[in-house]
Amino acid sequence: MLYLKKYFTEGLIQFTILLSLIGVRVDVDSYLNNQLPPLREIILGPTSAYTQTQFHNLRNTLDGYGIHPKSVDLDHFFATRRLLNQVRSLDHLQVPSTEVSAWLVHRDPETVVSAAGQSSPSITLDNGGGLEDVNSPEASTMRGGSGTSESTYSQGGENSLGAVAPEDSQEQPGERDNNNDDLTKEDIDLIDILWRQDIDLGAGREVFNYSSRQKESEAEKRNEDEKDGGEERPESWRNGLNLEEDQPPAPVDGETGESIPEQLPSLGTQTSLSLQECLRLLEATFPFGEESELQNPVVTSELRDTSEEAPSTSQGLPLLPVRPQPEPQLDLEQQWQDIMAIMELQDMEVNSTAEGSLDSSHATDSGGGTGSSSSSGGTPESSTMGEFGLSRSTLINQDVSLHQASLPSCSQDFPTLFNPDLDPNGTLRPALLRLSSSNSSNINSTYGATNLTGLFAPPPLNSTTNLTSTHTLTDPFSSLLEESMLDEISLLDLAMEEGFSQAQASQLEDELDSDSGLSLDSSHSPASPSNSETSCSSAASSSSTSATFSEEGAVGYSTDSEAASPEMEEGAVGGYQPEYSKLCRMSYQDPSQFGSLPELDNVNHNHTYNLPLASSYPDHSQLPGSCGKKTGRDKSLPHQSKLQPPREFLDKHASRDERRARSMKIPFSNEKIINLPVEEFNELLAKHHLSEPQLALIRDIRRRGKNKMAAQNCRKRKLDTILNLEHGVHDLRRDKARLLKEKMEFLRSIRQMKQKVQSLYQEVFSQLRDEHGRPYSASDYALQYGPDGSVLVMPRSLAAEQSRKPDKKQKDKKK
DNA sequence: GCGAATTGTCATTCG
DNA sequence: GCCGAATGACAATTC
Repeated sequence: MLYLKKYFTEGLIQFTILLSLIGVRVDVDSYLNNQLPPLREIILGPTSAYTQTQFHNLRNTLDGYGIHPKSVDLDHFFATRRLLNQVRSLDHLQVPSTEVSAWLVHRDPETVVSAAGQSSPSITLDNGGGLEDVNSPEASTMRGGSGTSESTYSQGGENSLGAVAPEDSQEQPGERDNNNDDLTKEDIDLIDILWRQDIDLGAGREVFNYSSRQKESEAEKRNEDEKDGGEERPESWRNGLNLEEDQPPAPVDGETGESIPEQLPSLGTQTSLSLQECLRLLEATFPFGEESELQNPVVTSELRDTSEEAPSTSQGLPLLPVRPQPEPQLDLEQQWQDIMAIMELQDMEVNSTAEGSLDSSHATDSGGGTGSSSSSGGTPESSTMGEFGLSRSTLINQDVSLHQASLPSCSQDFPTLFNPDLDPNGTLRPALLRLSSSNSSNINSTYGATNLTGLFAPPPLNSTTNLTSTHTLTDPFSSLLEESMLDEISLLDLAMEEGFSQAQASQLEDELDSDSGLSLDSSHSPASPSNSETSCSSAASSSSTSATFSEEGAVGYSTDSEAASPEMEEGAVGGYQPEYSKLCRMSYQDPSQFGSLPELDNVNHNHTYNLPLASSYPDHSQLPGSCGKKTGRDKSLPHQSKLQPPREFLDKHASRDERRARSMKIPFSNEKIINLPVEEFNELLAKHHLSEPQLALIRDIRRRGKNKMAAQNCRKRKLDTILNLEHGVHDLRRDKARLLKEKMEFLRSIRQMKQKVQSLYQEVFSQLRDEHGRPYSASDYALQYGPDGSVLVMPRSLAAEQSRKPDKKQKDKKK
């Protein structure tokens, strides 16, 4: 079945071609639409074939209006198409394609050899040549006659496509080696079939490379043969047409050395047609890479050369190796990621690189003619033509890829844009507004080899590179950048005014991390006064230790000191020693002893109101060593000297109330007097028959004691409140510093992003080309970003008007 | 001896 | 009205 179909279609194609050659217009597309790509595309050759969208659309119609490639109105058709493309391109961001001419100029014989050997340009050339010949025999004759000097678009296209034109072959005689001999026709056919299947399935590029290599090798071989035989292109093309005759043997044509027919089995025996078809399919399948693949070797070599001389973004872009990219979109993503990663590192290099690229681009443009002499020779014009032709194919792919990457909706425009290239006159017709960002490889090179930082900067007026990138920022980005910078500056000023410079903020943060300068450990301070109270109360009531606080430490908070009361009573009764309370209290001032008491950690100073009163614990063993603090008035007491060492010592440190109570022979301790509940206290008083002075003293002691504890608690709460407030202030300051720091970081990131956008803008704009292939003036044109994500190239005046309108609207809204 | 800090006390208020 | 807590004010004490 496959063969039957193949032969059938091939026969039709051949027949159609023959008819077309003799001037009979036959539209086979209508018959072969479903099975084969439109014949028109085949006839149109590489140009149309390079368009991926065409591959999908199969019909290269102009808004439903189809035109036969050989129609007399072809010029009109192309003109109309070009105009339409221009109109369409207005609402799409088009990446200008880099010009291949530079590579041709710089390529070294070695590189050329490698390129020729690896790339599949020869195939393309065959196609292009065939097409052109078919379309305009005159052109073909011109080529043949002009030979090297004439660098028509077709030639350029062929060259650019990597096709090896006879002239090229002549120009570059020994460069191409034929690798084709190894493969038989069946193998090639099988490969081609598989390749086409893969294409339908989104074939990998490797297959294409392989076939392209074969084609290339064949083309090279043919070129060599041509060199030897001096055969003109028309002949070769005819040979291609007549390949069917050669197919059975499938050997290389003696004259042209074309083994091409063998390579195009799927389409049929037709060499040229099959080649074109293959190319078309390949191009459609590999919008990015086909051209680049073909040209990559040269490109890479060129890259090296150019990079050494002057790293130019423009050159770098085209040079980008597309081959390694199996999937364009994925590659783009990866490229973008890489770009983003690299951008920061290369930000500083953008300007210099842009200039270098500009220079190189100029060299390419001007020198391209000279350098391209090998391929097209002739004047710079012609070389440029050829360059365009070369770049065309690449450009198309590039456009597609780039377009897909950033502007999905624009994909359809590329085919249309591409058609102008097919102008039979051989003049290269770049799309009016085209973002020909070189091919994917270009992107790679741009981002990888060269700086991406230059992207989005408006291109220099007449240069494809970013000569004036730095100072010719487009309005949108420059304005944004300025605003951001101003904002940042203002923020910085504000921060400075507030005394929060970045360094200060960080310093403050460090300071805040540390403990407050207060003697009290803020970290241990209760969260709130209430907490402190609760902690105190809990501590007082929680354990026996709380009993030690019964007099002062637990002050007021502990109501359950009753457990200790019996002992206290006994102690008081058995021998009231007020000294102990004070002494023990002082002994508790030892921080080590309070370490286990969290609630006491808050107080590191000399305040004793939290300390337990030793009077409740007449543990004499604790007395001696630690008391010495109380002096002064206690020492002055005369009777203390009479006391024995413990009593004397205790008496020294006894409080006034304690001394009074002792002097008044109060039978119980002050602690009990103070801390006992009212009922118990009343009971206690009732148990003992006390005189009025004693009762009054006891009540005063209780009152003062309670008031003292209350005062201590009050002070403590007050202190805690202060500490909490201080802590809150610290927290707020730290938060402020952190926020300020984050703000700085955000501003910095915004600035970096704006720089990146600026560079991208410059890069894109620098690659824009008008219909004449000239770069747009950054002073006259600017990229305008639509709300829907589209990017348009429009005059600055118009862009300014549009930008004013929204502002007015906003103002109106505000009003 | 002075000043600051600490502590105790008083008076008052409030719940 | 009493009690206890809280608090301001003052004084005494300590360093």
